[in-house]
Amino acid sequence: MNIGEAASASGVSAKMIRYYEQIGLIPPASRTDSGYREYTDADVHMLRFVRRARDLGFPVAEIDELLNLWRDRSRRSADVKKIATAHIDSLRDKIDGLNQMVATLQDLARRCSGDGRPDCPILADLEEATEPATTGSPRRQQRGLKTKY
Amino acid sequence: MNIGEAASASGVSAKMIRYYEQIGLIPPASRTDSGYREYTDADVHMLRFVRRARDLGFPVAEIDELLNLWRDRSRRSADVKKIATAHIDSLRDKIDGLNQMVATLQDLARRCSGDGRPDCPILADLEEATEPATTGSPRRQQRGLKTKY
DNA sequence: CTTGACCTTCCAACGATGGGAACGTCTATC
DNA sequence: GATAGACGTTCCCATCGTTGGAAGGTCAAG
Repeated sequence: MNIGEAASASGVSAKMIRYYEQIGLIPPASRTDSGYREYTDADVHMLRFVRRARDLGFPVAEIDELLNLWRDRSRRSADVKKIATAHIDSLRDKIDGLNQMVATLQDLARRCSGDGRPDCPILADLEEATEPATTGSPRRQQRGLKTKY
Repeated sequence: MNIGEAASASGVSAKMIRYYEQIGLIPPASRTDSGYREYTDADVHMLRFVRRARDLGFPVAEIDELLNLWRDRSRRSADVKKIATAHIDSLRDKIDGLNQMVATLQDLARRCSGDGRPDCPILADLEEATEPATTGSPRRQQRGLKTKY
């Protein structure tokens, strides 16, 4: 099957399949005479493995290790588990950081009247040290950024 | 003061100060005759605002809005609060996604013996549909990726 | 044989940050 | 005043995973 079929069968976009091949996460696909990549059911199987691992937040480098273990019939499940638990830890770290942000923001938002008045604990917090007004000559700021987000 | 001093006073690296100027988040600094950027205490104050907002996870586009509100003495705190709560929501979405990953992974890891045996529910899950072995001729995979992560 | 849907490669962008090269400037010491 | 070294400047590149597009070749159906 060609890359488009493999893509829809695996849930990995054709773009990403080429990318994964390029960085060496998956082996180079064989080619037809005209240069089209060809995929087998086993390839799709592997791509779905990759997809699922990405959905679970594994970075590509770890997926590479997982793939190697997957292919290794004499693997030790301990090795797999080690990768997984390390990943869990890094997810937890990320979550902790985000929770910290939410906690702070929620406290600030709760204390913000959220009406027509300008006073706002959120801005006050961002300002932090509450320095007494401005010194020096402030420059004017144009509206909007120069690049779009 | 020059960019290095402003950087250490604000906690924003010189690199990032130049970047923020380039994308228009902060106004262009005035220059000395020799081309060095000059910063006032008010500029440092603004940079600290940006820094704190980044620490709270606000994307640059939202910091731009927050800065405009900060400068606007006739702002409505409701507008500030709206940005903050929207950001809280997006953080929550991210956290939910990560928690989902952790939950799944933790369940899989719990069920993984983590010893010398090859059987592993983690790999089984990644494989998902548990198709009966491979069809076709699998290609061999070289060890390691072509790019480093 | 044309049309349209696919494939190919290459290049760029995203968001925020860091690293470094090549080159100019400031300051302290000799 | 010369020189060293700590700073500044601009410009380009890399990250990480993914998407988009351009320019061109291929395939299958009408």
